[in-house]
Amino acid sequence: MTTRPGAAARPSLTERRKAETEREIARHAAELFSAHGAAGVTAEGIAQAAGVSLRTFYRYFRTKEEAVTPLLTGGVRQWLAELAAAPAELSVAEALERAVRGALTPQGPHADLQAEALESTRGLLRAAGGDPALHSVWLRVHAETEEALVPVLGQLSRQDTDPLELRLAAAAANAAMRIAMETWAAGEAGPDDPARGPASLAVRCLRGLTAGVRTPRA
Amino acid sequence: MTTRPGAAARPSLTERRKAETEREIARHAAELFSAHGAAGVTAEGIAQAAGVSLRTFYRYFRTKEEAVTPLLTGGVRQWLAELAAAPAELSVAEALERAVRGALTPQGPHADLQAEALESTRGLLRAAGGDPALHSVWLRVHAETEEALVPVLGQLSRQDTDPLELRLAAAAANAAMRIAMETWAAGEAGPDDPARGPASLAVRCLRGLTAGVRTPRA
DNA sequence: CGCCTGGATGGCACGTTGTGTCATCCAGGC
DNA sequence: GCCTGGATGACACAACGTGCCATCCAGGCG
Repeated sequence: MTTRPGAAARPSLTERRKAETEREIARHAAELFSAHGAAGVTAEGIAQAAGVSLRTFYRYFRTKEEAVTPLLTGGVRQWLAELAAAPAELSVAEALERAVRGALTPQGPHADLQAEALESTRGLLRAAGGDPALHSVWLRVHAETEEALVPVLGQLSRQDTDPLELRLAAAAANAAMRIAMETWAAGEAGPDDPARGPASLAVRCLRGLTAGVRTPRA
Repeated sequence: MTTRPGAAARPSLTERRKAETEREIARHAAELFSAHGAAGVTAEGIAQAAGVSLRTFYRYFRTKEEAVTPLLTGGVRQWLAELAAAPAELSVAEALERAVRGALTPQGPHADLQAEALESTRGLLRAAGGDPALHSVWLRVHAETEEALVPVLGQLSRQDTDPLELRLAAAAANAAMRIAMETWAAGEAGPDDPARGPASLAVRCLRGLTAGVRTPRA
């Protein structure tokens, strides 16, 4: 709890260590899940690999499977951030496209980290196919994303937009993102493939929704 | 008890008993969850209320929370069934609307059962708000619905429809159904309210998606 | 510098979850 | 009546997740 006015210069040493251990746990959890399946890994195994006690593990994450959420939410956070910072003259659809490209295309100083996060996401999605509990984490992440998307879209839309319609738009945009990731994870393309990468797929999904949902004829 | 001659029971006695106990477990689970929250109920408690052993409980359901899935999937099953039986001359949007009305409007010989299922769904959704594990069940049910929706929509669409687009349409239709239920559960209207009932809301959601997602301007 | 306080951690105990295994019981067919 | 497959119950057990307390360390105070 920092009640400091102004931008905090540096998170205290303790804070940094906490963030570091959380990330460490998440990394090992994802690696173990991808290798042996979530059912084949114990919480104690993750804790040992991360160098913490079992008790500490459960102070960071409520369940064994949720340990991977930091890796899954990384791209989403950036997506929301870019979307919230979109210029006002863009249409909602354009803003969504740009933000998606920015969030799913490994670029900038953290390109390596982003590509790594995408790869581990793919590994987790594949492991989630055979593991209901792990799959639920994926669903939960997107449920929270959908919720977080509502006020952001509200900011980008006319102020008299029907709240229900706003929520539907959030669900649709989120579904596009989710399905793009799932489709990409099922394939072979690398995270920076210009044609079959996640960014390209996500844009296709967004356009498919805004154009094609009002399905033509029977 | 002796089987009644005449009124032919196609499924054997054993089969009927299994279906009965499953339903019994689900009913008691939903009731207990709605009353005390999922976290405040033990699997043993549900088993005792349903009159089975704990071991038997876990033969029917993999987890404590999944015990309520039969109640949540009831409406969905009917939705898919009606959709699959839609006349070919209807557009996809019209078919979706009709099927939704049929599935969410208590009617016919089982109107009471349907209304009861809707009510328990509402209770469960409210309990799920404060319980991640229970909420995950809701999400999982809809994830499976989305998957099941793909081939059904494929049947209603042109045969050269892009599979990705099909999947997006399934996700959108499913999201409309889900959000309608969540919105209804958060309100006060009864299950057969003609204006604010689930059926009416679902139709509004479907139309909002097919018309409004291609959101206009900022 | 030594003291103290708050927060993070580890160890332990415990109730609960979920599964493997075996014995029992009953419906349905010979 | 007998037999058999499937459903159930009882027990044991690993793993999950939490409450509780002792310990340790960063950072502020005299």
